[in-house]
Amino acid sequence: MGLAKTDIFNDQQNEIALFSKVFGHPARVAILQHLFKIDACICGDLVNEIGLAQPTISQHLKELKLLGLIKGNIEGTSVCYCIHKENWTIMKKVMLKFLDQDISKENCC
Amino acid sequence: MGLAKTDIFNDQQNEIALFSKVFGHPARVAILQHLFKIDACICGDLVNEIGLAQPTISQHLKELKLLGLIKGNIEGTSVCYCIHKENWTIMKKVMLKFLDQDISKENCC
DNA sequence: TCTATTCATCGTAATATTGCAATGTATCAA
DNA sequence: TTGATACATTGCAATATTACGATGAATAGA
Repeated sequence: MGLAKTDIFNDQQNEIALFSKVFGHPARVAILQHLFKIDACICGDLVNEIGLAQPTISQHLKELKLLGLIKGNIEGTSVCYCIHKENWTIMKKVMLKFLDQDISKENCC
Repeated sequence: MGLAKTDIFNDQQNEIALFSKVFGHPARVAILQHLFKIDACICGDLVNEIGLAQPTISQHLKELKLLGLIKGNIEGTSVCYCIHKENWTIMKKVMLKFLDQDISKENCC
């Protein structure tokens, strides 16, 4: 099948899964970390920074943009990418709520 | 290819990707949320709780156990599952470091 | 022992993901 | 206009993921 049965889960669960899925590839993690490190729009460079071919990077950027985690502003022949800070904060809230669930101290098994 | 080139990324990036990947399916998110809600070992039940067939749930549980996020203790004919709290805390630290990167206030584009 | 129950594993079909060569599109500079 | 540059898109091959029926292994109770 290869197709997740999203209809039997609630919106929050599907949202967490969607965000997580995009972080589920080291190249996308590396791209985001680089954008954070620069903390500015970066034009080009990503292909040299990460060791993957240009179409591959372009595809990963597309997925990040689709989820709204990065912005891409066209500037002449190049495109400047940066973190979409508002959306990143929103995503963070969703993920933190999931990761930070209350755990009682005592172990059960 | 379908194969991520993990060798060109560092350990931290690959670790974040691995954890994220396991959260990248709503069924596994739902399983974890249920285990947190119960906050105890739960024997069986997960198949009824989540709306997927038994082999499918078993497969998802296997992946969660493989990453160390849950424990499975055999108890007679059934198996009791619960969150592996120590490992969850470790995972949380890794993910928080990634999600909580410092963002300057000013926008760049 | 026999049977029911619970869960894991195997095998398989359908679909998704990853990566890149080839190509397309848009802009700038000469 | 022409060529160069930067990036997106297309098409395809290799592999991964998801889901489940069928089956296997282990245990409890009759």
